[in-house]
Amino acid sequence: MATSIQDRQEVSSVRDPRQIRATEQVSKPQQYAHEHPRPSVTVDIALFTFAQNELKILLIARKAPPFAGYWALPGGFVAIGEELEAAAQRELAEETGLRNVKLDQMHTFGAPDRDPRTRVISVAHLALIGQDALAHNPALAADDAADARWWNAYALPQLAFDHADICAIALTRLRSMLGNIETACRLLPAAFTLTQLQLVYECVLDEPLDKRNFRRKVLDTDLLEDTGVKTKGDHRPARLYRLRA
Amino acid sequence: MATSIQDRQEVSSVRDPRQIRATEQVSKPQQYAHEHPRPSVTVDIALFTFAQNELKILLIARKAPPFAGYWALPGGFVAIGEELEAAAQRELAEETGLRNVKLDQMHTFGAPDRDPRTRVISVAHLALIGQDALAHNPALAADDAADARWWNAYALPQLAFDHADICAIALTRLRSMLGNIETACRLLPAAFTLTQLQLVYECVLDEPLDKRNFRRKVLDTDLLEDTGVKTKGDHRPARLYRLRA
DNA sequence: GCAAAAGTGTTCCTTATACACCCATGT
DNA sequence: ACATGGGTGTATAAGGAACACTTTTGC
Repeated sequence: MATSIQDRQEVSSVRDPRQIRATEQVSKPQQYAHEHPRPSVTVDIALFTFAQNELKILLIARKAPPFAGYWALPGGFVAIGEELEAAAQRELAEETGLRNVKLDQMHTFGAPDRDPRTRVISVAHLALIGQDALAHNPALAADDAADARWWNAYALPQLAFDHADICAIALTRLRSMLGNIETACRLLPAAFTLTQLQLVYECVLDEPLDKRNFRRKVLDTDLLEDTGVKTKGDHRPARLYRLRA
Repeated sequence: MATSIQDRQEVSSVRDPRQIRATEQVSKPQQYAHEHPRPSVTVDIALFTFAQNELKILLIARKAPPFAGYWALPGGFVAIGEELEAAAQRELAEETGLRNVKLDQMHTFGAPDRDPRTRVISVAHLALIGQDALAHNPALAADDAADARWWNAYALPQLAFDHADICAIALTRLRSMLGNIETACRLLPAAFTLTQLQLVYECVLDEPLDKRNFRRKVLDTDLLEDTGVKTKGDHRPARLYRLRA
Protein backbone atom coordinates (compact mmCIF):
# COMPACT_ATOMS: atom_id res chain seq x y z
CA MET A 1 0.00 0.00 0.00
CA ALA A 2 1.29 3.45 -0.90
CA THR A 3 2.05 5.75 1.99
CA SER A 4 0.56 8.80 0.38
CA ILE A 5 -2.71 8.76 2.25
CA GLN A 6 -1.27 9.02 5.70
CA ASP A 7 1.37 11.54 4.73
CA ARG A 8 -1.05 13.96 3.13
CA GLN A 9 -1.81 15.69 6.40
CA GLU A 10 1.70 17.01 6.81
CA VAL A 11 1.49 19.20 3.76
CA SER A 12 -1.20 21.53 4.99
CA SER A 13 0.58 22.09 8.28
CA VAL A 14 3.64 23.61 6.61
CA ARG A 15 4.00 27.29 7.35
CA ASP A 16 3.70 29.71 4.45
CA PRO A 17 7.30 30.58 3.50
CA ARG A 18 6.29 34.10 2.50
CA GLN A 19 5.98 34.95 6.17
CA ILE A 20 9.65 34.20 6.70
CA ARG A 21 11.25 36.30 4.02
CA ALA A 22 11.56 39.46 6.02
CA THR A 23 13.99 37.82 8.42
CA GLU A 24 16.49 36.95 5.68
CA GLN A 25 19.30 38.84 4.17
CA VAL A 26 18.22 39.89 0.70
CA SER A 27 20.50 40.79 -2.19
CA LYS A 28 19.85 43.96 -4.14
CA PRO A 29 17.55 43.94 -7.15
CA GLN A 30 20.22 45.59 -9.28
CA GLN A 31 22.38 42.53 -8.91
CA TYR A 32 20.10 40.71 -11.35
CA ALA A 33 20.01 43.25 -14.12
CA HIS A 34 23.70 42.96 -14.92
CA GLU A 35 23.67 39.22 -14.98
CA HIS A 36 20.64 38.58 -17.19
CA PRO A 37 19.32 40.61 -20.09
CA ARG A 38 15.60 40.49 -19.48
CA PRO A 39 12.84 39.74 -21.93
CA SER A 40 9.68 41.78 -22.13
CA VAL A 41 6.59 40.03 -20.83
CA THR A 42 3.14 40.53 -22.27
CA VAL A 43 -0.31 39.08 -21.79
CA ASP A 44 -2.62 38.18 -24.66
CA ILE A 45 -6.30 37.39 -24.34
CA ALA A 46 -8.33 35.05 -26.50
CA LEU A 47 -11.82 36.39 -25.88
CA PHE A 48 -14.63 34.23 -27.19
CA THR A 49 -18.35 34.73 -27.46
CA PHE A 50 -21.17 32.95 -29.22
CA ALA A 51 -23.29 35.00 -31.58
CA GLN A 52 -25.18 34.47 -34.85
CA ASN A 53 -24.81 30.74 -34.26
CA GLU A 54 -21.06 31.05 -34.51
CA LEU A 55 -18.18 30.87 -32.09
CA LYS A 56 -16.48 34.25 -32.34
CA ILE A 57 -13.18 35.61 -31.19
CA LEU A 58 -12.27 39.26 -30.76
CA LEU A 59 -9.36 40.62 -32.77
CA ILE A 60 -7.76 44.05 -32.86
CA ALA A 61 -6.41 45.61 -36.05
CA ARG A 62 -2.78 46.65 -35.62
CA LYS A 63 -2.00 50.19 -36.76
CA ALA A 64 1.73 50.28 -36.02
CA PRO A 65 4.55 47.95 -37.01
CA PRO A 66 5.39 45.22 -36.61
CA PHE A 67 2.52 43.53 -38.41
CA ALA A 68 0.75 46.84 -39.16
CA GLY A 69 -2.56 46.08 -40.83
CA TYR A 70 -2.67 42.57 -39.41
CA TRP A 71 -5.18 41.40 -36.88
CA ALA A 72 -4.04 40.39 -33.41
CA LEU A 73 -5.36 39.29 -30.06
CA PRO A 74 -5.92 42.01 -27.50
CA GLY A 75 -3.03 42.24 -25.07
CA GLY A 76 -0.04 44.25 -23.97
CA PHE A 77 2.87 44.61 -21.62
CA VAL A 78 2.85 43.53 -18.02
CA ALA A 79 3.79 46.40 -15.71
CA ILE A 80 6.68 45.72 -13.41
CA GLY A 81 4.65 45.40 -10.23
CA GLU A 82 1.53 43.93 -11.77
CA GLU A 83 0.02 40.45 -11.41
CA LEU A 84 -0.27 38.62 -14.70
CA GLU A 85 -4.02 38.31 -14.46
CA ALA A 86 -4.34 41.96 -13.44
CA ALA A 87 -2.38 42.91 -16.53
CA ALA A 88 -4.73 40.86 -18.67
CA GLN A 89 -7.76 42.47 -16.99
CA ARG A 90 -6.29 45.93 -17.55
CA GLU A 91 -5.49 45.31 -21.20
CA LEU A 92 -8.92 43.88 -21.80
CA ALA A 93 -10.53 46.91 -20.19
CA GLU A 94 -8.33 49.31 -22.17
CA GLU A 95 -9.01 47.68 -25.49
CA THR A 96 -12.63 46.63 -25.10
CA GLY A 97 -14.08 48.38 -22.05
CA LEU A 98 -14.92 45.00 -20.53
CA ARG A 99 -14.35 44.57 -16.79
CA ASN A 100 -14.54 41.69 -14.36
CA VAL A 101 -14.35 39.04 -17.04
CA LYS A 102 -13.18 35.69 -15.70
CA LEU A 103 -9.73 34.95 -17.11
CA ASP A 104 -8.01 31.59 -17.24
CA GLN A 105 -4.29 31.41 -17.81
CA MET A 106 -3.71 29.10 -20.71
CA HIS A 107 -0.12 28.80 -21.94
CA THR A 108 3.02 30.90 -22.15
CA PHE A 109 4.53 31.51 -25.58
CA GLY A 110 8.24 32.15 -25.61
CA ALA A 111 9.76 31.43 -29.00
CA PRO A 112 12.76 33.79 -29.22
CA ASP A 113 11.70 35.15 -32.61
CA ARG A 114 7.98 35.47 -32.02
CA ASP A 115 8.30 39.26 -31.92
CA PRO A 116 10.73 40.70 -34.48
CA ARG A 117 11.62 43.69 -32.28
CA THR A 118 12.97 42.03 -29.17
CA ARG A 119 12.46 39.05 -26.96
CA VAL A 120 8.84 39.02 -25.84
CA ILE A 121 7.36 36.25 -23.75
CA SER A 122 3.58 36.25 -23.71
CA VAL A 123 1.29 34.68 -21.16
CA ALA A 124 -1.89 33.84 -23.05
CA HIS A 125 -5.25 33.91 -21.31
CA LEU A 126 -8.67 32.59 -22.21
CA ALA A 127 -11.85 34.59 -21.60
CA LEU A 128 -15.48 33.82 -22.38
CA ILE A 129 -18.26 36.34 -22.50
CA GLY A 130 -21.95 36.47 -23.30
CA GLN A 131 -23.34 38.90 -25.79
CA ASP A 132 -25.31 40.71 -23.11
CA ALA A 133 -22.05 41.85 -21.50
CA LEU A 134 -21.25 43.68 -24.72
CA ALA A 135 -24.38 45.80 -24.67
CA HIS A 136 -22.62 48.54 -22.72
CA ASN A 137 -20.00 48.82 -25.42
CA PRO A 138 -21.78 49.88 -28.63
CA ALA A 139 -18.71 49.42 -30.82
CA LEU A 140 -18.17 45.82 -29.73
CA ALA A 141 -21.85 45.04 -29.65
CA ALA A 142 -22.36 46.29 -33.18
CA ASP A 143 -19.37 44.37 -34.47
CA ASP A 144 -18.35 47.25 -36.74
CA ALA A 145 -15.57 49.04 -34.91
CA ALA A 146 -12.75 50.17 -37.16
CA ASP A 147 -10.10 48.45 -35.09
CA ALA A 148 -11.84 45.71 -33.10
CA ARG A 149 -13.99 43.04 -34.66
CA TRP A 150 -15.49 39.67 -33.85
CA TRP A 151 -14.35 36.91 -36.17
CA ASN A 152 -15.67 33.43 -36.71
CA ALA A 153 -13.20 31.33 -34.75
CA TYR A 154 -12.98 28.86 -37.64
CA ALA A 155 -12.31 31.47 -40.31
CA LEU A 156 -9.67 33.82 -39.01
CA PRO A 157 -7.72 36.35 -41.07
CA GLN A 158 -3.94 36.38 -41.09
CA LEU A 159 -2.78 37.09 -37.59
CA ALA A 160 0.21 38.98 -36.23
CA PHE A 161 3.04 37.29 -34.32
CA ASP A 162 2.22 33.69 -33.32
CA HIS A 163 -1.37 34.57 -32.55
CA ALA A 164 -2.66 31.89 -34.90
CA ASP A 165 -0.96 29.36 -32.62
CA ILE A 166 -2.48 31.01 -29.56
CA CYS A 167 -5.95 30.87 -31.11
CA ALA A 168 -5.52 27.20 -31.99
CA ILE A 169 -4.51 26.38 -28.43
CA ALA A 170 -7.35 28.50 -27.08
CA LEU A 171 -9.84 26.52 -29.13
CA THR A 172 -8.38 23.24 -27.92
CA ARG A 173 -8.50 24.45 -24.34
CA LEU A 174 -12.07 25.64 -24.72
CA ARG A 175 -13.03 22.23 -26.08
CA SER A 176 -11.49 20.49 -23.09
CA MET A 177 -13.40 22.77 -20.73
CA LEU A 178 -16.85 21.93 -22.10
CA GLY A 179 -17.25 19.09 -19.62
CA ASN A 180 -18.32 21.85 -17.26
CA ILE A 181 -21.64 23.11 -18.45
CA GLU A 182 -20.88 26.40 -16.78
CA THR A 183 -18.08 27.00 -19.29
CA ALA A 184 -20.48 26.79 -22.22
CA CYS A 185 -22.94 29.07 -20.42
CA ARG A 186 -20.25 31.72 -20.07
CA LEU A 187 -20.35 32.13 -23.87
CA LEU A 188 -24.08 32.93 -23.76
CA PRO A 189 -26.24 35.67 -22.28
CA ALA A 190 -27.42 35.21 -18.69
CA ALA A 191 -30.67 33.69 -19.98
CA PHE A 192 -30.53 31.28 -22.90
CA THR A 193 -32.43 28.45 -24.51
CA LEU A 194 -31.30 24.83 -24.51
CA THR A 195 -31.03 25.00 -28.27
CA GLN A 196 -28.57 27.87 -27.98
CA LEU A 197 -26.56 25.90 -25.46
CA GLN A 198 -26.55 22.88 -27.74
CA LEU A 199 -25.34 25.05 -30.62
CA VAL A 200 -22.43 26.18 -28.45
CA TYR A 201 -21.45 22.58 -27.86
CA GLU A 202 -21.86 21.61 -31.48
CA CYS A 203 -19.87 24.58 -32.67
CA VAL A 204 -17.00 24.22 -30.22
CA LEU A 205 -16.81 20.43 -30.45
CA ASP A 206 -17.42 20.62 -34.18
CA GLU A 207 -19.82 17.69 -34.21
CA PRO A 208 -23.61 17.32 -34.16
CA LEU A 209 -25.28 16.19 -30.95
CA ASP A 210 -28.57 14.41 -30.34
CA LYS A 211 -31.17 16.88 -29.09
CA ARG A 212 -32.96 14.59 -26.64
CA ASN A 213 -29.79 13.15 -25.16
CA PHE A 214 -28.28 16.61 -24.86
CA ARG A 215 -31.28 18.10 -23.09
CA ARG A 216 -31.59 15.19 -20.69
CA LYS A 217 -27.93 15.29 -19.80
CA VAL A 218 -27.91 19.03 -19.20
CA LEU A 219 -31.13 19.12 -17.19
CA ASP A 220 -30.18 16.04 -15.13
CA THR A 221 -27.20 17.93 -13.73
CA ASP A 222 -29.62 20.39 -12.11
CA LEU A 223 -27.17 23.21 -12.84
CA LEU A 224 -29.75 25.17 -14.81
CA GLU A 225 -33.06 26.64 -13.70
CA ASP A 226 -36.02 27.79 -15.72
CA THR A 227 -36.34 31.58 -15.65
CA GLY A 228 -40.08 31.32 -16.30
CA VAL A 229 -39.57 33.62 -19.27
CA LYS A 230 -39.87 32.48 -22.86
CA THR A 231 -38.51 33.78 -26.12
CA LYS A 232 -40.81 35.68 -28.46
CA GLY A 233 -40.18 35.20 -32.10
CA ASP A 234 -41.17 33.67 -35.35
CA HIS A 235 -42.03 30.27 -34.03
CA ARG A 236 -42.84 28.34 -30.92
CA PRO A 237 -41.45 30.18 -27.86
CA ALA A 238 -38.57 28.47 -26.06
CA ARG A 239 -37.96 28.33 -22.33
CA LEU A 240 -35.12 30.55 -21.15
CA TYR A 241 -32.78 29.00 -18.59
CA ARG A 242 -30.11 30.47 -16.39
CA LEU A 243 -27.28 29.02 -14.33
CA ARG A 244 -28.54 28.14 -10.86
CA ALA A 245 -26.91 30.13 -8.07
CA MET B 1 -26.70 24.36 -37.66
CA ALA B 2 -23.40 25.95 -36.76
CA THR B 3 -21.23 26.97 -39.65
CA SER B 4 -18.01 25.83 -38.03
CA ILE B 5 -17.68 22.59 -39.92
CA GLN B 6 -17.55 24.08 -43.37
CA ASP B 7 -15.37 27.00 -42.33
CA ARG B 8 -12.70 24.87 -40.71
CA GLN B 9 -10.83 24.34 -43.95
CA GLU B 10 -9.97 28.00 -44.35
CA VAL B 11 -7.84 28.05 -41.25
CA SER B 12 -5.19 25.68 -42.43
CA SER B 13 -4.79 27.49 -45.71
CA VAL B 14 -3.72 30.74 -44.04
CA ARG B 15 -0.11 31.61 -44.77
CA ASP B 16 2.33 31.60 -41.87
CA PRO B 17 2.71 35.25 -40.84
CA ARG B 18 6.33 34.67 -39.84
CA GLN B 19 7.24 34.49 -43.50
CA ILE B 20 6.02 38.04 -44.02
CA ARG B 21 7.90 39.87 -41.30
CA ALA B 22 11.01 40.59 -43.29
CA THR B 23 9.09 42.85 -45.63
CA GLU B 24 7.92 45.14 -42.84
CA GLN B 25 9.49 48.12 -41.23
CA VAL B 26 10.65 47.06 -37.80
CA SER B 27 11.28 49.34 -34.85
CA LYS B 28 14.52 48.99 -32.92
CA PRO B 29 14.72 46.64 -29.96
CA GLN B 30 16.07 49.43 -27.76
CA GLN B 31 12.81 51.27 -28.11
CA TYR B 32 11.18 48.81 -25.76
CA ALA B 33 13.68 48.96 -22.95
CA HIS B 34 12.97 52.58 -22.14
CA GLU B 35 9.25 52.15 -22.14
CA HIS B 36 8.91 49.06 -19.96
CA PRO B 37 11.05 47.96 -17.05
CA ARG B 38 11.35 44.26 -17.70
CA PRO B 39 10.91 41.41 -15.29
CA SER B 40 13.28 38.48 -15.08
CA VAL B 41 11.92 35.23 -16.41
CA THR B 42 12.79 31.83 -15.00
CA VAL B 43 11.75 28.24 -15.52
CA ASP B 44 11.10 25.82 -12.67
CA ILE B 45 10.73 22.07 -13.01
CA ALA B 46 8.62 19.76 -10.89
CA LEU B 47 10.37 16.44 -11.53
CA PHE B 48 8.51 13.40 -10.25
CA THR B 49 9.43 9.77 -10.00
CA PHE B 50 7.95 6.74 -8.29
CA ALA B 51 10.23 4.84 -5.93
CA GLN B 52 9.90 2.88 -2.70
CA ASN B 53 6.16 2.81 -3.31
CA GLU B 54 6.04 6.59 -3.01
CA LEU B 55 5.54 9.45 -5.42
CA LYS B 56 8.71 11.51 -5.12
CA ILE B 57 9.68 14.96 -6.24
CA LEU B 58 13.21 16.29 -6.65
CA LEU B 59 14.21 19.32 -4.59
CA ILE B 60 17.45 21.31 -4.46
CA ALA B 61 18.81 22.81 -1.24
CA ARG B 62 19.44 26.52 -1.63
CA LYS B 63 22.85 27.71 -0.47
CA ALA B 64 22.50 31.43 -1.16
CA PRO B 65 19.86 33.94 -0.14
CA PRO B 66 17.06 34.48 -0.59
CA PHE B 67 15.70 31.41 1.17
CA ALA B 68 19.17 30.03 1.93
CA GLY B 69 18.78 26.64 3.58
CA TYR B 70 15.31 26.13 2.11
CA TRP B 71 14.49 23.51 -0.43
CA ALA B 72 13.38 24.58 -3.90
CA LEU B 73 12.45 23.17 -7.28
CA PRO B 74 15.25 22.95 -9.83
CA GLY B 75 15.16 25.87 -12.23
CA GLY B 76 16.83 29.07 -13.28
CA PHE B 77 16.88 32.03 -15.60
CA VAL B 78 15.83 31.93 -19.24
CA ALA B 79 18.59 33.20 -21.51
CA ILE B 80 17.61 36.04 -23.80
CA GLY B 81 17.54 33.99 -26.99
CA GLU B 82 16.43 30.72 -25.49
CA GLU B 83 13.16 28.84 -25.88
CA LEU B 84 11.33 28.30 -22.61
CA GLU B 85 11.47 24.54 -22.88
CA ALA B 86 15.13 24.65 -23.88
CA ALA B 87 15.83 26.67 -20.74
CA ALA B 88 14.04 24.08 -18.66
CA GLN B 89 16.00 21.28 -20.34
CA ARG B 90 19.25 23.11 -19.74
CA GLU B 91 18.52 23.80 -16.08
CA LEU B 92 17.47 20.22 -15.52
CA ALA B 93 20.69 18.99 -17.13
CA GLU B 94 22.81 21.42 -15.12
CA GLU B 95 21.24 20.55 -11.80
CA THR B 96 20.62 16.83 -12.22
CA GLY B 97 22.55 15.62 -15.27
CA LEU B 98 19.29 14.39 -16.82
CA ARG B 99 18.83 14.95 -20.55
CA ASN B 100 16.01 14.47 -23.01
CA VAL B 101 13.33 14.32 -20.37
CA LYS B 102 9.88 15.13 -21.71
CA LEU B 103 8.76 18.46 -20.27
CA ASP B 104 5.21 19.79 -20.16
CA GLN B 105 4.62 23.46 -19.58
CA MET B 106 2.24 23.76 -16.69
CA HIS B 107 1.53 27.27 -15.42
CA THR B 108 3.26 30.63 -15.18
CA PHE B 109 3.66 32.17 -11.75
CA GLY B 110 3.86 35.93 -11.71
CA ALA B 111 2.97 37.34 -8.30
CA PRO B 112 4.96 40.58 -8.05
CA ASP B 113 6.39 39.65 -4.65
CA ARG B 114 7.13 36.02 -5.28
CA ASP B 115 10.86 36.73 -5.34
CA PRO B 116 11.99 39.31 -2.74
CA ARG B 117 14.86 40.55 -4.90
CA THR B 118 13.09 41.74 -8.00
CA ARG B 119 10.22 40.88 -10.26
CA VAL B 120 10.61 37.30 -11.40
CA ILE B 121 8.05 35.52 -13.53
CA SER B 122 8.49 31.77 -13.60
CA VAL B 123 7.21 29.33 -16.17
CA ALA B 124 6.71 26.06 -14.30
CA HIS B 125 7.18 22.74 -16.08
CA LEU B 126 6.26 19.19 -15.20
CA ALA B 127 8.60 16.25 -15.82
CA LEU B 128 8.24 12.55 -15.08
CA ILE B 129 11.05 10.07 -14.95
CA GLY B 130 11.58 6.41 -14.18
CA GLN B 131 14.16 5.28 -11.68
CA ASP B 132 16.19 3.55 -14.37
CA ALA B 133 16.97 6.93 -15.94
CA LEU B 134 18.66 7.91 -12.68
CA ALA B 135 21.13 5.02 -12.74
CA HIS B 136 23.67 7.12 -14.66
CA ASN B 137 23.64 9.73 -11.93
CA PRO B 138 24.85 8.05 -8.73
CA ALA B 139 24.03 11.03 -6.52
CA LEU B 140 20.41 11.20 -7.64
CA ALA B 141 20.05 7.44 -7.76
CA ALA B 142 21.34 7.07 -4.22
CA ASP B 143 19.08 9.79 -2.93
CA ASP B 144 21.84 11.11 -0.65
CA ALA B 145 23.29 14.12 -2.44
CA ALA B 146 24.07 17.03 -0.17
CA ASP B 147 22.07 19.46 -2.22
CA ALA B 148 19.55 17.43 -4.24
CA ARG B 149 17.13 14.98 -2.72
CA TRP B 150 13.97 13.11 -3.58
CA TRP B 151 11.07 13.90 -1.26
CA ASN B 152 7.76 12.18 -0.75
CA ALA B 153 5.41 14.42 -2.71
CA TYR B 154 2.91 14.33 0.15
CA ALA B 155 5.42 15.29 2.85
CA LEU B 156 7.45 18.19 1.59
CA PRO B 157 9.72 20.41 3.69
CA GLN B 158 9.32 24.16 3.73
CA LEU B 159 9.93 25.43 0.24
CA ALA B 160 11.47 28.63 -1.07
CA PHE B 161 9.48 31.26 -2.97
CA ASP B 162 6.01 30.05 -4.00
CA HIS B 163 7.31 26.58 -4.80
CA ALA B 164 4.79 24.97 -2.48
CA ASP B 165 2.08 26.40 -4.76
CA ILE B 166 3.92 25.10 -7.81
CA CYS B 167 4.18 21.62 -6.28
CA ALA B 168 0.49 21.62 -5.44
CA ILE B 169 -0.43 22.56 -8.99
CA ALA B 170 2.00 19.98 -10.35
CA LEU B 171 0.32 17.27 -8.34
CA THR B 172 -3.11 18.36 -9.56
CA ARG B 173 -1.86 18.40 -13.12
CA LEU B 174 -0.28 14.99 -12.76
CA ARG B 175 -3.56 13.63 -11.44
CA SER B 176 -5.46 15.00 -14.41
CA MET B 177 -2.96 13.38 -16.77
CA LEU B 178 -3.40 9.84 -15.46
CA GLY B 179 -6.16 9.17 -17.94
CA ASN B 180 -3.29 8.41 -20.30
CA ILE B 181 -1.66 5.24 -19.13
CA GLU B 182 1.53 6.39 -20.77
CA THR B 183 1.78 9.21 -18.23
CA ALA B 184 1.83 6.77 -15.32
CA CYS B 185 4.39 4.61 -17.12
CA ARG B 186 6.71 7.59 -17.43
CA LEU B 187 7.10 7.49 -13.64
CA LEU B 188 8.31 3.88 -13.76
CA PRO B 189 11.29 2.05 -15.24
CA ALA B 190 11.00 0.86 -18.83
CA ALA B 191 9.83 -2.56 -17.58
CA PHE B 192 7.39 -2.74 -14.69
CA THR B 193 4.78 -4.95 -13.12
CA LEU B 194 1.06 -4.22 -13.15
CA THR B 195 1.17 -3.98 -9.37
CA GLN B 196 3.75 -1.20 -9.62
CA LEU B 197 1.59 0.61 -12.14
CA GLN B 198 -1.42 0.27 -9.89
CA LEU B 199 0.58 1.68 -6.98
CA VAL B 200 1.40 4.72 -9.12
CA TYR B 201 -2.29 5.29 -9.74
CA GLU B 202 -3.22 4.74 -6.12
CA CYS B 203 -0.50 7.04 -4.89
CA VAL B 204 -1.16 9.87 -7.32
CA LEU B 205 -4.94 9.64 -7.10
CA ASP B 206 -4.71 9.02 -3.38
CA GLU B 207 -7.36 6.31 -3.40
CA PRO B 208 -7.30 2.51 -3.47
CA LEU B 209 -8.23 0.76 -6.71
CA ASP B 210 -9.64 -2.69 -7.36
CA LYS B 211 -6.91 -5.01 -8.61
CA ARG B 212 -8.99 -6.99 -11.10
CA ASN B 213 -10.74 -3.97 -12.58
CA PHE B 214 -7.45 -2.11 -12.83
CA ARG B 215 -5.63 -4.93 -14.60
CA ARG B 216 -8.48 -5.52 -17.02
CA LYS B 217 -8.77 -1.86 -17.91
CA VAL B 218 -5.04 -1.45 -18.47
CA LEU B 219 -4.58 -4.63 -20.49
CA ASP B 220 -7.72 -4.00 -22.57
CA THR B 221 -6.15 -0.80 -23.93
CA ASP B 222 -3.43 -2.91 -25.56
CA LEU B 223 -0.91 -0.20 -24.77
CA LEU B 224 1.32 -2.57 -22.82
CA GLU B 225 3.13 -5.65 -23.94
CA ASP B 226 4.59 -8.50 -21.94
CA THR B 227 8.39 -8.42 -21.97
CA GLY B 228 8.52 -12.16 -21.33
CA VAL B 229 10.72 -11.45 -18.33
CA LYS B 230 9.57 -11.92 -14.76
CA THR B 231 10.68 -10.43 -11.48
CA LYS B 232 12.83 -12.51 -9.14
CA GLY B 233 12.24 -12.00 -5.48
CA ASP B 234 10.79 -13.18 -2.26
CA HIS B 235 7.47 -14.33 -3.61
CA ARG B 236 5.68 -15.35 -6.74
CA PRO B 237 7.38 -13.77 -9.78
CA ALA B 238 5.41 -11.08 -11.62
CA ARG B 239 5.28 -10.44 -15.34
CA LEU B 240 7.18 -7.37 -16.47
CA TYR B 241 5.41 -5.18 -19.02
CA ARG B 242 6.60 -2.34 -21.19
CA LEU B 243 4.86 0.33 -23.25
CA ARG B 244 4.16 -0.97 -26.72
CA ALA B 245 6.01 0.91 -29.47
C1' DG C 1 3.69 -25.85 5.11
C1' DC C 2 3.34 -21.16 5.52
C1' DA C 3 3.90 -16.38 4.38
C1' DA C 4 3.54 -13.12 0.67
C1' DA C 5 2.42 -11.24 -3.51
C1' DA C 6 0.54 -12.62 -8.38
C1' DG C 7 -3.08 -13.64 -11.00
C1' DT C 8 -7.95 -14.50 -12.56
C1' DG C 9 -14.41 -13.89 -14.01
C1' DT C 10 -18.89 -12.77 -13.20
C1' DT C 11 -22.80 -9.96 -11.86
C1' DC C 12 -24.92 -5.71 -11.36
C1' DC C 13 -25.69 -1.00 -12.08
C1' DT C 14 -24.93 3.29 -14.22
C1' DT C 15 -24.27 5.88 -18.23
C1' DA C 16 -24.18 6.68 -23.25
C1' DT C 17 -26.36 6.07 -27.63
C1' DA C 18 -29.74 5.59 -31.21
C1' DC C 19 -33.97 6.95 -32.82
C1' DA C 20 -39.23 9.85 -34.56
C1' DC C 21 -43.11 12.24 -33.61
C1' DC C 22 -46.27 15.95 -31.72
C1' DC C 23 -46.59 20.98 -30.10
C1' DA C 24 -46.87 26.05 -30.11
C1' DT C 25 -46.41 30.02 -32.47
C1' DG C 26 -46.23 33.55 -36.66
C1' DT C 27 -47.53 34.39 -41.22
C1' DA D 1 -52.89 25.55 -43.38
C1' DC D 2 -48.24 25.47 -43.34
C1' DA D 3 -43.57 26.52 -42.11
C1' DT D 4 -40.42 26.66 -38.34
C1' DG D 5 -38.13 25.54 -34.45
C1' DG D 6 -39.48 23.60 -29.43
C1' DG D 7 -40.17 19.84 -26.83
C1' DT D 8 -40.59 14.84 -25.33
C1' DG D 9 -39.46 8.70 -23.99
C1' DT D 10 -37.80 4.18 -24.64
C1' DA D 11 -34.80 0.37 -25.75
C1' DT D 12 -30.16 -1.24 -26.35
C1' DA D 13 -25.16 -1.20 -25.69
C1' DA D 14 -21.11 -0.10 -23.27
C1' DG D 15 -18.46 0.88 -19.45
C1' DG D 16 -17.55 1.08 -14.42
C1' DA D 17 -17.93 -0.97 -9.80
C1' DA D 18 -18.26 -4.63 -6.47
C1' DC D 19 -16.62 -8.87 -5.04
C1' DA D 20 -12.97 -13.85 -3.20
C1' DC D 21 -10.31 -17.42 -4.21
C1' DT D 22 -6.29 -20.05 -6.38
C1' DT D 23 -1.34 -19.98 -7.83
C1' DT D 24 3.56 -19.50 -7.48
C1' DT D 25 7.53 -18.68 -5.31
C1' DG D 26 11.12 -18.24 -1.05
C1' DC D 27 12.04 -19.56 3.40
